[in-house]
Amino acid sequence: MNTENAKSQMRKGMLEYCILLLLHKGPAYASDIIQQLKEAQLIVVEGTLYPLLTRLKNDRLLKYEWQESTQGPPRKYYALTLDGEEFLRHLDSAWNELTNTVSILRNGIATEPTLS
Amino acid sequence: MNTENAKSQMRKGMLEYCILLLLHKGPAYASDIIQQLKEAQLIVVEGTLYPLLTRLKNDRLLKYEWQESTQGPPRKYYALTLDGEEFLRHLDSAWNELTNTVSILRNGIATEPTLS
DNA sequence: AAATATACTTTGCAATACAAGGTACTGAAA
DNA sequence: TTTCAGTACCTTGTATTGCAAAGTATATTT
Repeated sequence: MNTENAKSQMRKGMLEYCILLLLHKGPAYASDIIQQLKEAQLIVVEGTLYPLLTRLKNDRLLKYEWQESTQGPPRKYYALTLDGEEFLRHLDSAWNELTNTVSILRNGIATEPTLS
Repeated sequence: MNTENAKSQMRKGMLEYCILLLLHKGPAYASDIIQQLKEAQLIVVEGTLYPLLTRLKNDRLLKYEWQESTQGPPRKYYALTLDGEEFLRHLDSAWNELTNTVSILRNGIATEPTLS
């Protein structure tokens, strides 16, 4: 059992939430998303992201538009659909419940959340 | 895409953390754990818990002792090993990073964490 | 003895993160 | 023109894990 695997498992499901959160602020294409997640301390690779974006699109939570780039091939800019916005609110609730659960279970643990 | 599945995915990995958090407070057997998790708003079923406990034991993060019950068959009381305590601290860090990531991405989202 | 309750276990399936490798388009250098 | 490098998108195979469902074993009650 290594820590990396545990962290990877922890991120399951969270990643979907994080991507919807990110796209809620505005459209972005894959490299954009990877970069912004990295700035939020979440490392994601292409092989994870592309299938996820495709799945969310097929589920009508995301839509995309092709847009030309001044440097390189055209890009798929993804954005939330109305269904996606609604689904995001459900995930907000689920996230709140989870953090609530952890804070209940953490009682007695001497570990404060770090701020950096 | 249904919300239940998304929530289930979100819990992946979290569950391991929650169980270690819980056992950090003291030994417990399976039904205990399910009950305490339910009180912390996390529904878990036997088919999920038992294989997880076995895995954590095989990884030397948990140990157990048989203990007689006044009512029914004997129970396996699980407790953290020293390795388990150390691993829990790693998971604390991972959890802190995740909540930090989400709070960064949530900027601009008009959803406050609920307190109940 | 049979039935019920409690506790532990196993099997099979679906979902998903990830590594690794591949395709396609663009523009610049040789 | 051809070649190369950079950017962007996509696919395949694997391991892990939550869960439903069914099974096994022990103890108590009827």
